[in-house]
Amino acid sequence: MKRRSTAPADKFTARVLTAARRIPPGRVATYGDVAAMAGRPRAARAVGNIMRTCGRADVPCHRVIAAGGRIGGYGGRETFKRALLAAEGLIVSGGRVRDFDRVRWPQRKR
DNA sequence: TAATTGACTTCGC
DNA sequence: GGCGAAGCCAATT
Repeated sequence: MKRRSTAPADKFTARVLTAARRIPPGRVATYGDVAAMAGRPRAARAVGNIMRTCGRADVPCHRVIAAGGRIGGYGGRETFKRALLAAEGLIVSGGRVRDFDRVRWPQRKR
């Protein structure tokens, strides 16, 4: 066994990508949620960076949005992201996802 | 290695 | 409802 106390960033990144991949079509998750799934509920910012650098088609980064159902960003192409979400069957209005609590994954109540 | 940046979140005014 | 500041984390330079 070896260092387990350290927080392997590589692992965290892999976890984030995996979590994003686990998002079923027609659903969306927030950066904070994905970060929480990866094991760092406060790494929402890091998740954003990871998504930006994900460079993987396996990861539907467009399904990951900001908190409150906001589109967040997409390399300056949030409009394109909105279109992708709409193609997933989601309804985006005013830069926010309609029925966000219904399409959110996982559905959790606060 | 250190410092800066950035697709975030939340509270306060 | 809009604006600002603080906190947290990873990637990049």
